[in-house]
Amino acid sequence: MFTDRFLRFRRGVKLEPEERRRLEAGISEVRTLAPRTTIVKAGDVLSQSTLLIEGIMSRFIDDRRGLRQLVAVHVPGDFVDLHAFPLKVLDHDVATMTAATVAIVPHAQLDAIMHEMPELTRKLWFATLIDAAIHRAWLFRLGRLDAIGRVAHFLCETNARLVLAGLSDGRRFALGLNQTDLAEICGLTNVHVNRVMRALREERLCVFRSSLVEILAPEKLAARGQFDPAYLYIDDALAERPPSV
Amino acid sequence: MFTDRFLRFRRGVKLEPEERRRLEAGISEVRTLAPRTTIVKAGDVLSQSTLLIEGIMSRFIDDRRGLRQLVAVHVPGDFVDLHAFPLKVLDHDVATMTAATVAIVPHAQLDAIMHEMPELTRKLWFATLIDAAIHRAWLFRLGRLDAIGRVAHFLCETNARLVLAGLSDGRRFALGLNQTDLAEICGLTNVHVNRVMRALREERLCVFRSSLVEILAPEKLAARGQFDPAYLYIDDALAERPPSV
DNA sequence: TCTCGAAATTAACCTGCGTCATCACGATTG
DNA sequence: CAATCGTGATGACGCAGGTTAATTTCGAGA
Repeated sequence: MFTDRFLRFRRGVKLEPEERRRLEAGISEVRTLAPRTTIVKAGDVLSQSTLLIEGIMSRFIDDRRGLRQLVAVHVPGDFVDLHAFPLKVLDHDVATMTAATVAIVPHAQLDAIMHEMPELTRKLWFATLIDAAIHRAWLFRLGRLDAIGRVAHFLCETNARLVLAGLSDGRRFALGLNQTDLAEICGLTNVHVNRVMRALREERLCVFRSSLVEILAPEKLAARGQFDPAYLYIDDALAERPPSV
Repeated sequence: MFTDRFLRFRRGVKLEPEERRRLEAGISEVRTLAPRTTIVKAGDVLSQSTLLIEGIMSRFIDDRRGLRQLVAVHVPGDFVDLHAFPLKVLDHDVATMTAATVAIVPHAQLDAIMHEMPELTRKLWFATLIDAAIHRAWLFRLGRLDAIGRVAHFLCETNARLVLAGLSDGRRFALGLNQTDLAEICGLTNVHVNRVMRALREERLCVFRSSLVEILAPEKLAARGQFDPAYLYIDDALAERPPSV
């Protein structure tokens, strides 16, 4: 099922089979997208939202000179622009980073769900609030961590999220991003991200080669980035021991 | 009415009189709080949410060494921790900055609303997503602006939000924050915020004295901070000409 | 196997902001 | 009135990270 990974392993919001079926029935179309494709521009009026099935997507704000700040990175299972359902117009752009497969859910379907299934509505609301919690962790990262800490924090977060999606074993994962992308995430330049990667490599914390990440010392990396996964609302059963998928 | 300022002048989510009455009826208590009072700690399990009636509040994350990053500032009319209704546990602390008056809404009331009034539920959801949009603007601010730009952007944002609350005439407002607070918002040190304030004063953009802000050149200040208020979802009628309240 | 373009890497230089220290001012309290 | 405290203001100095510009590596395609 296309929604298999949605809200998987999140604390207190397990989807009932009936709810998952309803959501699945709301999908109007499954589409594949090329890498680096912008699917939503800030200001567009939207009548559908996008559930990410495979690949990596991002949301970002460009400044006046074209410098880009990523405000979110999405992994499979994320309902990328579910917030467009209440908002209708977004304040930022949405794009694929890698090739991606997405499921389209028309807002008319979400409207019906909202009127018929209040508990499922609450879970959808919850999903958008996890994204907000991640925004806050990113604010902490940008406001209070140095360059090495920022990259370490991001890699720990992404690792944890990919573990939930079954796409990391807790140490190795394919990250569809290059060093310039990391720079746009961490508020740095690509040159300095390169220096950071070298430092992480030399300290034997983490290696990054052609968008493949291997975390050599998870605890040390988390400490360096002051990473505490509480904000991801991971199911208690999994918080201790990640799934060996 | 206590909820008068809630969702006021926001695009596409005008509360019906009946909805406002229902929300008002959900208030269990109105309370006054002393300045610098922490009302929620990260990890607390919550069974109520807080609507801010008067005063300034903040949400923040402290790092390991005690350095603080503010992730939100709230003005009257904001439903400060409405996101605790779906989330139940927060990832950050919530506190007053100034003395404040708040209305308490038990989650049992929100639960009832969720089951009875789907359209009001959507508007509550919308309110939490505006906070998320503000988080994203803050990410842009921290990731892509220099010190002067960050402070300018924050002052423009806060001015716009206080205009909506009827607490700024568009040029002057009481900001219940000192320079150290601004530093914790903008990811700077209080020393450097002081340098920034001097620069803004000398460039005749803005003056700040004992938490009173006067914007001398609104357009120039907005340009300096690359401030575009689209993310505040202000009602089109007001976007052009702020209310003269 | 060769070519080409994207990405990674590195060096040299510079600056914005942090750090540390001190001082001034006004409000509050004993 | 003196003492204290919160807040703002300022100077000297150092460094993390930006800027610019080459150079190298590597995978994809011909």
